[in-house]
Amino acid sequence: MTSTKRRLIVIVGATASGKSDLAVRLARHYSAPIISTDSRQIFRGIPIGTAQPTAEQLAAVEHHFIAERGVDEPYSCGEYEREAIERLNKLFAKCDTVIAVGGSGLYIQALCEGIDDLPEIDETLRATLNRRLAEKGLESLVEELQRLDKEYYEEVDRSNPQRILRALEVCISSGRPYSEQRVGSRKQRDFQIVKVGIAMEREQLYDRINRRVDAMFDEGLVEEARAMYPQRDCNALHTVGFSELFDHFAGLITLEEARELIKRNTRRYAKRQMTWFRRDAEIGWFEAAEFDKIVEYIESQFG
RNA sequence: GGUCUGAUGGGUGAGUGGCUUAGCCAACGGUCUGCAAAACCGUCUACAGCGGUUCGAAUCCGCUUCAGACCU
Repeated sequence: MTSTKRRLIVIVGATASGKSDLAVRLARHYSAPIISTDSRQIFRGIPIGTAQPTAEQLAAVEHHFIAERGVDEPYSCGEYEREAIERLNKLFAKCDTVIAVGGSGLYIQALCEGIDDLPEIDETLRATLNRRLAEKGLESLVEELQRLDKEYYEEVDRSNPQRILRALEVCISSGRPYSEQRVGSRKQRDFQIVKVGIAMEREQLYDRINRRVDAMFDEGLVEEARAMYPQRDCNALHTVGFSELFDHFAGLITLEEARELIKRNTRRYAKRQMTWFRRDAEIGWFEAAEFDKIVEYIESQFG
């Protein structure tokens, strides 16, 4: 197969920066399908809170990885990488260009560069470790990590439970140090990649975020969240827009407080996204409205 | 015109002479290989102005400015 004809256009940017609209325009321009690189839009039942593409957008352009999973199904960027590459292969069989859009930096990295093949973790192991974390505290896990993987112990953020937990579960389930298996090599993909970032002034971005949250409330976010409340412990629902409303349902905060917290947490999320994307030197940055310049840039990069 | 009260960092709000960078919020910067819209880390040393008292003042005194309340 000719790898030179396969092109993946990756659209990145902060939440609410206008990625979806740009992606749809590009998809039409190139007659290309869209695959999502969003860790939350992949779930069913939460279209409002995760700002999934509208019905019109979904009807106009073929979308993938939107509302494909139940919130109770565990998912990860590793699984995403495998599925996305497989899906891309099918798509490239019938078209040259595919658009990828989404705000999950790690998923984008998994898609473009791949991540190490690490062992599957036994279902109950994480639960066990989580229980230990809750009962004995982080220190206990950190100490064990020091024994099992001195090298990683030295370099991890030892106050981050998630990192400690992950390292430990890999060490335990594989019987080998995590650091040994975490080589971080970049996988060679058989398609070309161009990354386009949407740049937007902070003030304007925050304004769009604030207004979008209000719009979500108008569209029925509260009802959507209420329907998901019974499944609130699912990781898929540890998401801005849902966590806050769950707190409201639990009587911890008022509805208005929840609304303001959702705005604030979305702003913070956007900030983290920008921190992530800023260090990716492969991204070409443009204003969302500069469609012609973007197309020109894409063409120049693909050569 | 007079009396009184108050003036703390972007916001809130303690702190009535000598370890307070109070705390909180917002904001900002960052980390990142399987929970990533997650989790975690870091930054933001102010006390209206001027002078005085004191070994030492956000804290005491005086004046000035500003704000509010009240009295003629």
